[in-house]
Amino acid sequence: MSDERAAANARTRNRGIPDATVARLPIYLRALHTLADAGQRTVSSEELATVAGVNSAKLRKDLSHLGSYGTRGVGYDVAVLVDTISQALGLTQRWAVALVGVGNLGHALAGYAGFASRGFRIAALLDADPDRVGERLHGMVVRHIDELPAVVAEGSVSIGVIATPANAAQDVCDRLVAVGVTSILNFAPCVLSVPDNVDVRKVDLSIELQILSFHESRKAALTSLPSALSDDGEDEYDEAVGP
Amino acid sequence: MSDERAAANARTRNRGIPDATVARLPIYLRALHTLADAGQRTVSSEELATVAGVNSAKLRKDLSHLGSYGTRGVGYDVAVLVDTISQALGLTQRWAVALVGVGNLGHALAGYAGFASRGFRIAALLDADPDRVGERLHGMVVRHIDELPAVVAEGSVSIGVIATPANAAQDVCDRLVAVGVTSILNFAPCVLSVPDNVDVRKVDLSIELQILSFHESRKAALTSLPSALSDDGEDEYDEAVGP
DNA sequence: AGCCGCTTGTGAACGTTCGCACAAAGTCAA
DNA sequence: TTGACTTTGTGCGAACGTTCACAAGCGGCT
Repeated sequence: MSDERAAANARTRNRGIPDATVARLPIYLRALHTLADAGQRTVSSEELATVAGVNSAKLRKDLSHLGSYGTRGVGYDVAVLVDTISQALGLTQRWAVALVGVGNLGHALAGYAGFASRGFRIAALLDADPDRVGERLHGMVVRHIDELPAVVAEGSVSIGVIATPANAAQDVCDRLVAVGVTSILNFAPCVLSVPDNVDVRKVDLSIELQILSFHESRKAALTSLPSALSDDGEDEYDEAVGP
Repeated sequence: MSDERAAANARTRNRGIPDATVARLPIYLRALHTLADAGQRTVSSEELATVAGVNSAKLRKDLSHLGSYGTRGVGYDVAVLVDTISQALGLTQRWAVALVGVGNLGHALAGYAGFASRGFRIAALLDADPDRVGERLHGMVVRHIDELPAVVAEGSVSIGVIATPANAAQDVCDRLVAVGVTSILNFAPCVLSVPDNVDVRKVDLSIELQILSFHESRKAALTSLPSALSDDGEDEYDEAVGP
């Protein structure tokens, strides 16, 4: 019964690295690559934090979670940090990815340079539409979704990307899970249900726009008021609670 | 000092919807549309929560923030809830969006149905590449980025979408800000710096994959161990509450 | 009318995340 | 070696987010 608590603890403790930190590591990694390309050898938490757009204390705490030690008085060695973060994220191996759905978005994803540059290899393009099967795309041939088991067996695929319409997404998801895929990136605008051992992350373009819409309409409401706030639109990150 | 409660109340009651809630409202909205299309008139928090993939208590608390009242013993009126959430998100007006960058991703975004269906209108497609200017795309003609001021003046654009390469993103961003755009959705893999009154949201495809990579390598490490965890990693959305 | 079962709305406990502030630990110059 | 200076790593309190649990309220059945 009390295992719920234990499970939650185990998750947090075992994993060691907090989710919020994991979500930021790729940002640091990109910033570090930029710095490395510019020839910079070491970087302070302050500088890296500025480039990455975060607070420097947060950055240092994040890095402390993965045991990477900088040098006090100097900063972090860029190359070492790149290695450490890559290791933590599991990017030292090349993951094989199966991309399902070769519509507009699928086309864009197939050609997205950011995948290859971070160690992801698109192992196969799949689609259910017979008209699309056989099409050449970025040096690969689109195969039929029924070939999924073969594809996975060939290339030890463990990550699937779903770029199908919403009504096909759950079916594709089930097929992916059935052949052993345990991580799924879902671009379809729907909620997927999966077994506990499968991770799903969702990217929804229209949701992001709707969130912007919220903030935008709030800004519009504020500017229409004569003098609600003082000199600035500073309103949500700071509440004027006296110390 | 004792105003803590009062301050929290004021913020909550006023219009201060927590960010985490705002981020979920679009999900509820989509689920509600699905239910409405299926002809359902009312919905309980339990049912809606299941469809949306969240905890029902969280759903109720979220909804309570926007003052929408359900009926105890019955649930929420689907139509009323759609209206209330749409209102809260500012989706009762049609926002005009300028899409900058008509590469692979830009093409996909221009054709993305999810925009129009939620009240967003793509007012213009823009690109810096003269070869792309003039191209017809989903019923629109690609215009040069230099026409941005005219575009904004024509259609009162207040939201910009950046789908350019990373090295062009900050420049495009500055131009957007200069002509009065106050909300930006950034698909370029870089951090944008903007004035305080401008909101930026970032969508980064490779970051999501890297986060999956982290969990995936974590899982791989676990399965190679003999018996680290018991039978299960009970995680998310399910209440193990006894009957 | 009165009771019963269902569902909402929310107080309270808990867990997570954030950012300040500072001691510890290093470099560099003389 | 010593001392001034820089930067890391972290303890701590506050803010935020999540979940439980239950009183309050509503509809329907008898």
